[in-house]
Amino acid sequence: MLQLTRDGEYAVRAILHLSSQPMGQVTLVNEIAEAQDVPKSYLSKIMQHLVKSGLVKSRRGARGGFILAKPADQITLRETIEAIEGPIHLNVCLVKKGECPRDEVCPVHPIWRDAQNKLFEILDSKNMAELVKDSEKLYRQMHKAGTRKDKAR
Amino acid sequence: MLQLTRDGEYAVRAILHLSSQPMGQVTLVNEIAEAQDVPKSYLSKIMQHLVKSGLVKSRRGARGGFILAKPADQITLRETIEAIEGPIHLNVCLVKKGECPRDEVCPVHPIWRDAQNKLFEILDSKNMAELVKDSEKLYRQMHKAGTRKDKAR
DNA sequence: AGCATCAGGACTAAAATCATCTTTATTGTC
DNA sequence: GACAATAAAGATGATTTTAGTCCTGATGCT
Repeated sequence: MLQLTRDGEYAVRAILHLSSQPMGQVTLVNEIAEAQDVPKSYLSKIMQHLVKSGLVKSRRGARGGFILAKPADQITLRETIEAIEGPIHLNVCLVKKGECPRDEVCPVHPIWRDAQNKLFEILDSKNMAELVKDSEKLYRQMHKAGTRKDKAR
Repeated sequence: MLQLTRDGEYAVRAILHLSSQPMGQVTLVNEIAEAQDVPKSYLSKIMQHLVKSGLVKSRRGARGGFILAKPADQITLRETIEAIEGPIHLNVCLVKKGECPRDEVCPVHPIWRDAQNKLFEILDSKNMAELVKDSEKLYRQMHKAGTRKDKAR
């Protein structure tokens, strides 16, 4: 449907949450699920997937949890989404050359390629560390706006 | 899956085909289906949908068929796709304000908005008449390349 | 040993996808 | 003006994906 799945969205939230944690801190699924509004049992499957794809490491048992496999400033949205959903292809014809037998004469093909490249560019434009900073900024702004609501005119 | 559906792709092919026809010419589903490599009975439902959304007009009975409801240079890819799939929303959070309760503090929200605007820009950048011209150009180039293959160096 | 926590599979309901088959409406022809 | 030819419109269906839940097992701390 040309729309990010819940899996992708939840993965992004989880990675973002882990990125906001202090270095070396492992985090429980439960904590991520509650903080990020994701069904716990569903998230746990997504976390497993993220571990398999190498973006996250896990530790079992008491004092276990999840932790990023590399620094937050080396992870992008695109990477996170593709870890869960597989490579992004806006149209089947972009999967691989020759996937669409008409692509040599299809005037729409270059448009999709263009659109996809732009999407990649945007999804790669900020890393998770930067997004966490953005989030903190947004939070501070919201808080400020809230306490000063009475001053609005 | 963040990918255009077959419905969308087939609709684009159909509109492109109709756009390549002489003004005032009605075209049979059968002809479109064969020329554009789309299952006939499937395409016929997509054509119905396109009629309902007002992009195409139909005439039944003998000598019936389909015809664009407006000139090809006033139709874009985005319009065609949205006629079939409904409005494009790259992420649920873009459906409407407040759809995602977290969007006020979500640092990813502006990224998706950005990506979606860029996609709209690209899908609106060429109209169907221009795409038909592109297609003819591509066809000529391919043909030329074919006949002069021996001259390549 | 016992508890906390992740791993993995089985299961499910609902929706989307990708199609085919049947019915209904229109029109040209006789 | 009846009727057959033609084509749209609608009904139906199989398969896959989505979006979850739940339970059992494995593993590591304390």
